[in-house]
Amino acid sequence: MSNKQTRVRFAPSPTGFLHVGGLRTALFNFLWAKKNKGDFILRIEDTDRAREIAGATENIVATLKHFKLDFDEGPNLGDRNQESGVGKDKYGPFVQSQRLDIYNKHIQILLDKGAAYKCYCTAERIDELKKQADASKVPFKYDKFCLKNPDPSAGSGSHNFVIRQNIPEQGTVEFEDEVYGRIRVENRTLDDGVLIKSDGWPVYNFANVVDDHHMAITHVIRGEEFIASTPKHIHLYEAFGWPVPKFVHLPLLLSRERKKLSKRDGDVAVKEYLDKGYLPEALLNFVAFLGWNPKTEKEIFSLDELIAEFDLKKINRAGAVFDPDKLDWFNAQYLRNKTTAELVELVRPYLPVAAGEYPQEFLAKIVEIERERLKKLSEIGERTSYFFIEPQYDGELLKWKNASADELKSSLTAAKTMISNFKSLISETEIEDNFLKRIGDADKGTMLWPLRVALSGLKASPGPFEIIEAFMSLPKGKEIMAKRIDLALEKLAKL
RNA sequence: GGCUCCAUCGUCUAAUGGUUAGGACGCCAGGUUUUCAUCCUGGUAAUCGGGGUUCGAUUCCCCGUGGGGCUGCCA
Repeated sequence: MSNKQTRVRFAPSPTGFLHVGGLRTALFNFLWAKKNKGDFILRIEDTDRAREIAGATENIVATLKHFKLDFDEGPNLGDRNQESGVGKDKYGPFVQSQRLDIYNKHIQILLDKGAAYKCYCTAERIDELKKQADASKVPFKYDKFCLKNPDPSAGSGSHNFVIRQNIPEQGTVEFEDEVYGRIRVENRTLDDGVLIKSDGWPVYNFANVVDDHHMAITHVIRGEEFIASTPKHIHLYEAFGWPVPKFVHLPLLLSRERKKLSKRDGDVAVKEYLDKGYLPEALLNFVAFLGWNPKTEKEIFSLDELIAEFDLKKINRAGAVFDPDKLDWFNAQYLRNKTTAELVELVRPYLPVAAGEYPQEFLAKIVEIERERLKKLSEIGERTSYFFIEPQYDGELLKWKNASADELKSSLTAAKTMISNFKSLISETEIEDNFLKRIGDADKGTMLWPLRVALSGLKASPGPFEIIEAFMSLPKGKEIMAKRIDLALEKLAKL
């Protein structure tokens, strides 16, 4: 039994829709929390007011909820489960813009200790410094001018200054990353970065440390891009005299070009995938396998199974390319395991017509036909439009190998007669039996190919028996089929 | 440029100081079949390079090369 409750946080900034990288980070945090019966906390890092996008927080919260990555503590948006918000008073609020007083109090501590200092340098002076550094090919570092020459206007209450972190010029910082192992950096390579902006708001590097400490975070699980700033965070923890949490940096999610996945790559918003008809379970399963692997050959994992299997030690170090083909495969797997009723509901918004006008039975048949062929829900529309709308096609398509037009016509006519004699609710097997009996030793294609084309108008489609079965569940199904066969006969006559 | 991280099929990855380097996705071929999909069978394809250590290295070490991240009053 651990003597300390595991507490992790997912800390996105509300600058847009949750993207797949964020989803993976959230998932890993969630898994680790649940694995250890600890708490998963959502914290909104909204200290950059310029980049904030209205509604982004709501989107993040709604998306996490959709994926069942329920947080135990987080921003209070009204409909949260209060019972699970234990400790909220103790640790919250969970939105940084509501914690400004906390940051103010703590920056003063740093100022008093000399671990931070006010800087009155103008942007022009900083630019000049950077230009010089560039010209002489040395890395830019703020020269601590304001530390050495405190400005006489200090304390005037004006906010035309920033507060910088006073990083020692000698020595090294090091930490043990749970994934990457020991990382050691020399202090002289670290810049005296800004902690408090001239508008009085903290930057990430500062707020992050203060919050992680006050929220009693035990494991900081975040993307690898933060490794470089971790040494600065350590200096801050040490300046405050606070214990340092464990760091767990996750390998980056990469685009096809092997660059950090970003909005520029398009298709990174989780919402986009959901809209296209990827199932949350599939997305989660897929993303779980990016940078992590249970070391067995099993690939399909429910959220509960992921919790059971998850282990920090199994996280990889190399970046992982996001492969849409593999996502499609995962999604197809999950689609197949849905019940017919579930699938009908899932597919409803993607049908080409108002599905409410059609009997449930008919929709169920269609969904059964498509379940093995679907990669994502959004495909259902174009795949099944012929069920709802009379298909347009070239009569040439009716031709089968070297069967003559007369042969095709007579087989279509025969098919039409057979269908007209079918009783409603006839099964696919029965339909097939009837046809096979009728065809006998003759070539099946001569009968079945033109029939299938007549009904679907497609070069490639499900088999005619399945299509007929579906139509037979429609009150006017027989009429529709008869009409389509007549149309095909007309087309054949014109060839 | 500086700091730092990484390196097994195209992609996600497994494995070991000794294996025919395994699986999955994709792709290709064959089978089933009225077309498509499914399904079945088979196939293609990888240890970045060079040095060490060792009886033996893909695995451990070093150097190189390549790639990524950071280098913001973004997170």
